[in-house]
Amino acid sequence: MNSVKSRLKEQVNALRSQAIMASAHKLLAEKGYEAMTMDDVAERVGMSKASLYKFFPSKEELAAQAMVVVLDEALALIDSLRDDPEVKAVDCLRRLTRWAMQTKLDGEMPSLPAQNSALSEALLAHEPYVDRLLALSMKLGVWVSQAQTDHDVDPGLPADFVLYQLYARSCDPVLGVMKDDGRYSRDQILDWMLQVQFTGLAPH
Amino acid sequence: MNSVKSRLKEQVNALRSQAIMASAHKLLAEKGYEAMTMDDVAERVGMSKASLYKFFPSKEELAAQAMVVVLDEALALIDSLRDDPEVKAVDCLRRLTRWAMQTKLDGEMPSLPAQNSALSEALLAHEPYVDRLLALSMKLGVWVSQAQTDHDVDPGLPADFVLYQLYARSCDPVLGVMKDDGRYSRDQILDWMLQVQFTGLAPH
DNA sequence: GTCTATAAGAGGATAGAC
DNA sequence: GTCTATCCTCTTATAGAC
Repeated sequence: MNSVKSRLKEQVNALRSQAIMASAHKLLAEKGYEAMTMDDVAERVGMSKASLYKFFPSKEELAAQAMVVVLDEALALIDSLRDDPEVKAVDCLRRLTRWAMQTKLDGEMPSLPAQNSALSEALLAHEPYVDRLLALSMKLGVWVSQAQTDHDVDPGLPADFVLYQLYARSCDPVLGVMKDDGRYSRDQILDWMLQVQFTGLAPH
Repeated sequence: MNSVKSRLKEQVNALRSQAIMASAHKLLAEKGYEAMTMDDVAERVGMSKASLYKFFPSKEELAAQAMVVVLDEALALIDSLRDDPEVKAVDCLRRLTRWAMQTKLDGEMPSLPAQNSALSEALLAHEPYVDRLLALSMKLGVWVSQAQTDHDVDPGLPADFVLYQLYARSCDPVLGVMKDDGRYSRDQILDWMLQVQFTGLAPH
């Protein structure tokens, strides 16, 4: 009897938690980590700031978990692409990069400060985050090597460098500027970005 | 007699001003606008924070003037390149992009928040900054058009998009990560970045 | 768990003495 | 112009009543 009540409570709390996460996720994408305040999150989710802290112990934890959500989506996409052995490695990289940039354009990619921040340290100490980041880099690394073997990516480039290039596209400021311009469709922007990434500004 | 004294004073103040500017410039490159505090600047330049405000009315003004310095350097480089009509437009773009990325790698490129910031508004209201930004875009726009006519840059890409791509390279996070890695020389990193920008990840 | 109220501290900017 | 000592606001986080 008591256990029925408590299970219900747990579910309600899980929903609360998810609602907070959703609001934070969106705000992190819209304003970025530093500009987002816990008051913003509280207001959007519709509860007091003190209550937020019953679910998430800190702003950093909120950001880390938002990144975990996105990284899990990326890992899921990777696994779905790996099921089809017909697709070339470079096309897998292309699709994942497109997905990341699309997420950014749709306002669903959290933007966190890269360096020189207290957050960076907290992230590196956050096991769930680090685990997923390593898993992602591992799997992408395999594709990069394969694409280089296939001569679809220049084998002269260090694999790390290629990986960083792909990660960097998901926070490329060009995306925001082109979107704000308003003259171009989302797909058109993505096509151009991918074209430049893989074949450069030069005609192909 | 009084005028001799006052001219000397002016020169001393000009030097003070430049010293402040130099410290701020370096800090803006190291930590970025948000992480840099006026206390940081005061400490590095070796004077009290209150004294800073006798020379610069606000943190925003400090950032705007730092950008003006960099933009002036870019404009000077452009004019020196324009003196040689032998050089193709795309090579001018390449050289300017290389200079910008090199400046970033050397820790001399101020990094300001791009969007969603009180600073953005202040910058757009800052005439010296806007003037130079427009002049820069104008001159680069000519090169971009010429490079497209020469078929060195894909004529199917909007000129604005190409311009944004070049601007974005000067704050590309890949630069910092590759530098921190420590295994690669500055010139090697720049070569790879330019290769990807103009001919893509694919072999050429 | 929810709230109101508040602590604690950072950081931009200024007052006022010299 | 230079300093020390503050002011003031914003923001993270918590105390304590219900």
